This record gives sequence, structure tokens and C-alpha cells, in this order.
Amino acid sequence: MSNPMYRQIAEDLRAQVESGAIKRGSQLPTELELREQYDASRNTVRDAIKWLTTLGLVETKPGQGTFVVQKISPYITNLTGYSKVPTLYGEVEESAAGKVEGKARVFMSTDPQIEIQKAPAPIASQLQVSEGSQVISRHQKRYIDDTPWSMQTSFYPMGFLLKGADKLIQAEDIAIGTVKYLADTLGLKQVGYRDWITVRTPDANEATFFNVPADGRVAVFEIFRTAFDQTGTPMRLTVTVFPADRNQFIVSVGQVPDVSDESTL
Amino acid sequence: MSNPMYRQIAEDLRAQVESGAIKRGSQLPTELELREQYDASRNTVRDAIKWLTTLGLVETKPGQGTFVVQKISPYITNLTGYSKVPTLYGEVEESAAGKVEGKARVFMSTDPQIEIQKAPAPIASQLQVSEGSQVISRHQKRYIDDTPWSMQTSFYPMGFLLKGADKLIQAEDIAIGTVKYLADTLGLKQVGYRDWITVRTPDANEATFFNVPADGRVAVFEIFRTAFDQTGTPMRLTVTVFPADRNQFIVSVGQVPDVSDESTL
DNA sequence: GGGTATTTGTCCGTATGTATT
DNA sequence: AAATACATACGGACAAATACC
Repeated sequence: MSNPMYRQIAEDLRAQVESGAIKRGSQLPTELELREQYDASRNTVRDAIKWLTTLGLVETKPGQGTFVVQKISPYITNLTGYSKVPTLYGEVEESAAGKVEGKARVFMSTDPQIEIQKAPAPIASQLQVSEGSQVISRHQKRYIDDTPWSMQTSFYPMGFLLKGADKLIQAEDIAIGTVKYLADTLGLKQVGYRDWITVRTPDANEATFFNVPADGRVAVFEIFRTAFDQTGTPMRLTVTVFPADRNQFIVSVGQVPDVSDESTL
Repeated sequence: MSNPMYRQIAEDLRAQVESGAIKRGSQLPTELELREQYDASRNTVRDAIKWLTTLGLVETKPGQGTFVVQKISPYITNLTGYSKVPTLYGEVEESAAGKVEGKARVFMSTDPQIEIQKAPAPIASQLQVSEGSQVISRHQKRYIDDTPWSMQTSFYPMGFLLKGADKLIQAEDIAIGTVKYLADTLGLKQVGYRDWITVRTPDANEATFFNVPADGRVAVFEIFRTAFDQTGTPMRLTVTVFPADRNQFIVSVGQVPDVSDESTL
């Protein structure tokens, strides 16, 4: 089947993990030991380990060894409506931002970092403003139980500021929630939103923040949420990036029983 | 910054691609040429290329060269309601299965492959049947414009067959759609569904079918759709796997304007 | 804190195999 | 058949990170 020696070694090690002969979380034999076990050169053993690494089965730690990765118990985010799981955007009117499933997970986020910038093409297109026009951007890093969970940036048309929504450029959370704030201040009701779900490799910043390898092994979700007001015009674009190794999403349509805590672990 | 030489070479090449000095789709200099350009060994150059490969920026073709990958124009699937884009499951009552956006893309799928099997734990859990009880599985490979698009398996409780839904075990598409068929035959109305969206690395089968590298560079979406009947009981579990490099998803909540063809390319 | 052993990371050179043109 | 280009495999040397005494 897989002729090359490094693939055979990799396959053999993978089988040992699957069969339980090598336990999850435990350390693999060292490169020198494997080199003797398989009668191959160290570089060939390293190729095998590299293969398993990009498969996501093992990880290497300099000075320590190679370890079988443990599955991470994922965070589950509900993209539709409100439930016991954290929502994508802090829709604080009805559900406290950061409700989390079971076991009292602690949601935390940094103060927003505000920027006024010219809208890049994709942002302008989604927000339906002209490319290069000014937009307000509010960026936050968000944690669950002190582990990095997501990076979120919301964009608003500059006009909102001129019309009186001053708090959009204050570097702190808007207590009542931006949705309610914009409704109160500008009379803009959010009547719906559209999420656009993509997956890509993280950039260097994201890899650092999420503490994932800098090569592209662990992908990230990038979710664009465009929110619409009562006239059908986009009023907000929120871009959220989640590491794919510890995040999953749920979408409910029609009549669906509550998400109980049976499954998904 | 990134000290090792192979990372510097990789970074330099990446910058050349970003800046446009090396065009997308074009061929990189050969390993021997790069070896001279950077005054490094061929192995080091190969390490740089390997890095860019796992980043998804380039791909190597034996006997030909190394090429900068083109972005693929993605397929967009709507997870909520019906629109001009293909739906996750052929909800044929209202939207013809396989409607595709613009340019007359051609949707095609193989005849279903039927199996009666004991439900593995995750399937049983979602379908709310006891683990190890029998389920009907219908598996299809699906194509758009002759390129592999997704692999889909639907699971039904064995009881449906005994109650008279014979067509579930016939190896051909159910013309009126399984949703309508089950409504007509068993009086089971599908009143809603829940999608559970995950990302993982493809297994060997999937990598072959989707024609993506066998290492884990290109992730796959795995979407579990649990459909519920009027009593709130799961009546179907559909698992669909999509390669993440050419698939994106859209979720609409509330009042949202139609997805026009402006964006998302 | 310092030193040493262990383990993985980087880099080199070379030879040969395999796929494509 | 020959040339080209990447793939595999070997061996060696030194660096860097970590753990332990």
C-alpha cells in the first residue's frame, strides 16, 4: 500500500495508538529508540513523526519527546437563537453574554480595541459601504476558562458615530449590548443576521494567540456575521475566528428539542 | 524573528507571492535554483517548501515542479431554509435537489449504497436509539461539475422498515424525497433539524475521493444533521463530509435579504 | 544556579528512486 | 530514451530546549 518506509513506520505507530498499545497522552519512544526498533535512520524516523504530526495525531516537544495528542473537549457555540451554550456575538438583551454549558465555564474578554479604518474590500462588500470608506472596528480577544477561545472584530459604518452613537468608539464593553444600544440611540433594530462560515489556516498572530502550531496544521473557523436592520440594510459585520481543534457549532431550524447534555463529548 | 534558515526562505518566498512578484498558479524556481539563490543546501530548501506546503500556499508535483496554489472558487451551501445555493440535504419538496448558484453548475450523485448495521455510539446517541441496535444507512457520493463535492450518509431507525418504509433499503434515489416519503408512508413529519458543525482531518478514503493530499493539510467539514418529527423524536441522522478548501456555509436567522451574487468570491 | 544528560530541531552532503515531459 | 524535478533514505554534526541532579 504505502510503500515508503517512513509511511510504514507512521502507519505502524498509528495502528499502535488506535489499538491502545500506545495510550493517548503518553510519550512515544524517542527518535533514537525508534531508529533501532525499525532499523531506519533517524531522519527517516523523523519523517514518520512529521507525517503523524501533520495528521494531528502526535506533537513533539523539544527536549522532552513526542506525545500522542489528547482530544480536547470542545466548546460548542449556537449560531441560531439562544441556548445554554455561548452565542457567537454577545446578544446580551436576552442571554447573558458568555453563558456556557455545564461545569461553570468562565467566559472572559478583553476590553475592545477601537480603530477607525478604511474598509478593505471584503468588509466593504459585506457591510455594503463603498470600498475605502471609513468604518469603526472594535476588536476583542475572548477566553473561556482562561484558554484563548476566539478573536472577534465588529465593523460599523462611520455614519453611526456621526448620528450620535458615541459609545462605539469607547474602549470598553457596552453594558446593555451594542444591539440594544444601537436600537436605543439610532432606532436601528436588528431583525436578522446571516452567518457565513469558512475554514482557513491561521495567520501568525492567530497561531500565537490560540497557542497552536505556526504551520497550518490546526485550521481556524472564520465566521462572518452580517446583521440587518428593519430596512434590510447591513448594520454590523462581525468577524470571529475560532481554532477548529476546540470549537464546534450548532444550527437549529424549525422545532427542535433543547440541546441536552447527552451527546457531543 | 523566525530564526531558522528554512523559515527565512519560506518567509521570503511567501512575501514574494503576497507581493505579486510570484504569480498565483505559476511555478516556483526549482529546488536546485533556490539552493543557489539562497546559498543553502537542497534539504534546507526542501524544508522551506515543506513549510509552505503545510501552510497550503504551494504544492509540489514530482517531475514538474513546485507551484503556487490558486484559490478555488468555493461552493456555498445554505444550512437554513431554501435558496439559490445547494442545500445540505436534498429537501426535494420545495427546492429541487442540487440547485446551484449561477453558471449552471451540475449537481450529480451516485446511487445510494445501502447497509444495515449496528449503530456505533455517536450515531446511536444522536438518533436516540440504543447503542448496537440496527439502523439503515444510505451512503452517497456527490459531485458538482464532476468534481467531488461531498460524501453523505443518512441513518434511519430499523423500525421504519418494519413499519412499511420499504424504499429505504432500495439502492436508488427516492424520487419524491425521503422527507416526503416518510411523511406519506409513516406519517412522520419533519418539523425541524439541528446541524452540528465540526472540522477534522480527512481519513484515507476521504482524501482519495476528494483528491486532496493524504496528510492532513486540507481539513474536512463534518456536519451532523439530526431531523426531528412532530413528536420531537429524531427521525434521521445525516452525516455529510465536505473538503474545507472548496466549501463554505451560510446560516440565516430572522429577516435577511436574499443572498445575491455580490460577495463571497 | 550551574552543569550535564536527554531529546528534538536545524543543516549539511550524498546517493538513489520515481514521476513527468 | 533522455533529461528534469521532486521523493526517499542514509549518515553526520551541532544547536536549542528541557529535565534532573
